[in-house]
Formats: sequence, structure tokens, C-alpha cells
Amino acid sequence: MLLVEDDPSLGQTLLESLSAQGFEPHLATSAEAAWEALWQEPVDLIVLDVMLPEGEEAGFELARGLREAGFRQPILFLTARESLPDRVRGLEVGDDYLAKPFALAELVARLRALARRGEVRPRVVQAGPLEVALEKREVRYQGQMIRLTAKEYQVLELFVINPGRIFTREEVLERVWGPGFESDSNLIDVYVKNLRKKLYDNVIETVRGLGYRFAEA
Amino acid sequence: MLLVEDDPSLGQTLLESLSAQGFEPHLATSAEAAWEALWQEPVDLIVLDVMLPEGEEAGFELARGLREAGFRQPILFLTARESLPDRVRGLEVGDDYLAKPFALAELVARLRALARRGEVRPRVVQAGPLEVALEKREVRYQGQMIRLTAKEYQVLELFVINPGRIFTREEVLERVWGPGFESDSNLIDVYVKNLRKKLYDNVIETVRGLGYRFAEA
DNA sequence: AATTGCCCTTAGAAAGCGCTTAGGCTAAAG
DNA sequence: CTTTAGCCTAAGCGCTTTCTAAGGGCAATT
Repeated sequence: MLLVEDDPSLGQTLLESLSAQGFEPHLATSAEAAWEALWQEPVDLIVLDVMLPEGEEAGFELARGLREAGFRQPILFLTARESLPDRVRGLEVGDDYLAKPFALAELVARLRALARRGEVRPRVVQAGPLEVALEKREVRYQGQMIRLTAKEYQVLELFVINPGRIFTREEVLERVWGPGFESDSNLIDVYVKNLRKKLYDNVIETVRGLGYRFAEA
Repeated sequence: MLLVEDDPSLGQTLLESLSAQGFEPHLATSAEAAWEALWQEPVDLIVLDVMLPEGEEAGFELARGLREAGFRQPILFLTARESLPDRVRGLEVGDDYLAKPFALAELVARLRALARRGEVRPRVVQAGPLEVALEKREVRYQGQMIRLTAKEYQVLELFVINPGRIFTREEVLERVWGPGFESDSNLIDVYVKNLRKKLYDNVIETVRGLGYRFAEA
């Protein structure tokens, strides 16, 4: 999710609140910054302040530009202006409209409604010849499907979602098997071994004395 | 478009105005009438008054019932109540919310936004030799009609409408049998088995440890 | 070079999970 | 009233997954 808001304090508040609600917001403080952010990575949903440093109605213009460029994901406008023509305009260019001041609960509810409706782009992580489709729980190696067991997949997913991060065996146990699971066997070693075998590759790197990590691209 | 509104004068006004704006509204004056109208012919969009002859919140209940029955098209609520909890609730069950009194221009703008976004659900889903006609509740395999029982059809429809998505047994129970249905038997397994037998094909894929899903094209 | 710890590998027991079949119960149809 | 069809439960089987344990190998340290 991309949040475009030039008021720093409001931006920061929203950033935190939306994170707490399970969104993954990125903050841009101008129309220009928003364009850049959109090049960086895919965005499924935009929350857009109408008034931006670029001008009184820069938000509307940004949205129009995005639509022309082929952007199809939902856009919700935030604005202080509540006149009818403004509201109609917001709904024509974007998908929803919310006037300041607003209750956080309503913003969240509207965003959920949009996200539910809008096709959420399936997340796929790629690392060399390895592709992991998170929603489908599918793993491919050079395009070919790899069959993993439930636990194998969970372990791989943990590493793939956190590339470069080192996990101790205890951490893996806790996050995949859940807290309260006790084992003094070499369970994780065995799973890593099986994954390496199935994935033809040492995508999972050993950090001697510490644990394992997923090698970055 | 289906318009559910019990106030005759408002209903008539809206009927005319919306027709003039290019919609094709049908009017139902109660929740019951709405159910009937939905059986008559496909509906792409519903405008729903919250307060109906059936009760203070009959609109919310109708919407929930529709969603449970698999209705996926956008729903916009109309209501006199404007408290925050009501608004949030409206957005959770439906897709948009408008408080009376409202300007016609805003209603039209919101409806346009919904209609633009609302992918019209396909009336017929095809997957290989299998065809499912959602309105008629008919299933064909290589053009030949397959007789399914009511529950069998509901289970199949759930999968077919959400291709690729994995459903746990609990989710299937909740969405087909309704919440509050308890069973620790292997009911879903049995239904999947019967469907597979009738459809000569493993259109329903097992995801071991999780549930089932409809194989994508 | 020997030692010590850490990691890898393998094999097998135990449990879990899904598939299948059979049968009882209820409601509708004849 | 009898028969049929649909819905649900339960139990057995076979395969897969999961986990443990033991031994061998490799790397760092002494």
C-alpha cells in the first residue's frame, strides 16, 4: 500500500496505525515521491491526499496520470474539502473518498472494502532459479513445480520472506512449529537437508555456530 | 442493478433518476422481494436500504445472507443513521455506504465507482471439459449434464468461484453449511469424493495438511 | 596432527492424514 | 404406506509425513 500525505505528523500517525492493522504502508510526501515509489515495487492500493506540495489539486492530477499510465489498483482520496463537486470528482477519478477529519476506524473499513474487492496482486518471491508463490503455496525451480510437504513449505517460506536474516534453530522451531514445541533433536537440520535436496541448490546457507539463512539474490 | 427501498416515493424517484443516468434499476420493496428478484435474473450491483419492512437492520442481514449464498457483486447501503459503528459495519458487510439525505450526484458517482471496479462475475465458468453455469446451477462435463445434489453443487460452486484458492475443511463448512454448524466428521472429504466421482476428474485438488482447491486453467 | 564440537546424512518407527466404503437417519416422492 | 434420494457419521486401510536417533564427516581449535 502506498500512502501519499505531505503532513508529516498525520503521515506518521497513519503509517503506524495502518501497520498495526495489517497493511504494509509506504509513505511518500509528494506526488513526485509517489511516482518514484511506484517504480520501486508493486502497489496494490493507494491512499492519496488531494492537497500536496505540487499544488492544491495535485492529488487529482496524480491519480489521473496514474490511470493514464495504466495503473488499475484502487485509489482512495483524503481531503479537507467536502463540497459535493469535490466528492463527485474524487469518486470519478478514484475509487473512494474520505473527508478530513476522519475516524481511523472508518478509513480502515473503507480500505478493507477496497482491498477485498480489488484484485490483490499475488505475491511471488524470486531468487535465481527459484520462485515461491506465497498465496498458492507453490514452489518452482526453473519453472518446474516442486512438491513440498506442509512443514517443508513453512520452513522455506520463513526463510524466503526474510532474505539474508539468520535464524537459529530455536527461532525456526518457534516460528514454524509454534511456541511450546520442545525438541532436542536435530529436526531443523533434517528439514534443511530435505529442502536442499528438493531444490537442487544451496539456497539455504549454513552459518556455522548460529543457524541458517536464505541467500540473497 | 437491484434497488431495495421500502419508501415508495424515494424508490420511485431513484428509479427514474438512475434510469436517466444509464443504469437499469429494478425495484424491490422488501428483503423478501429482493431474494425473489435475485432468482429471476442476474444482478451486477445492489443498492440496499438498511431499514426495511422486515426490521431495523434487515438490510445488513440480507447482505450477510447474500454473501453467504455466494453473491459477490458490490452492495451499497443507504441509511438515515450516520454513527461511526454503523458506517463501519456497512463497509464490512457491503462495499460502500451513503447516509440520507444524500445528493443524487454523489450516489451516481459512487455507483459508477463500484460498477467500474466490480468485475462482473462470470456467468459460466469453464475449466477443461467442465462447465459450470452459475445462474442456472447447471454443471456439464463435455457438454453432458451432470446431476448434482444441492450441497454438492454449493461445494463445487465455492471452489469454482475462487479458482486456485485453498479452502480448509472448516472454511468450506462455514461457507456452505453456514456458521454455527459443528461437525468433527470427515464430511468435506466425503463430498469431495462424491464430486470427483461424478465429474470423472480431479478438478478438486488436495493440498495435504491444509485442505482442497480448484485447479486453475 | 589430534581433538573437539558442529553439521550432515541416513534409516526407520510412529503418527497423522486423506480416501474409501458402508450404513443409519430423515425428508420427500411415488 | 412404501420407496427413494440426500445427508451425515463412523471405522478401516494405506500412504505420506513427521520426528528421532545414531554414526560419519568436516572445520576450527589446541
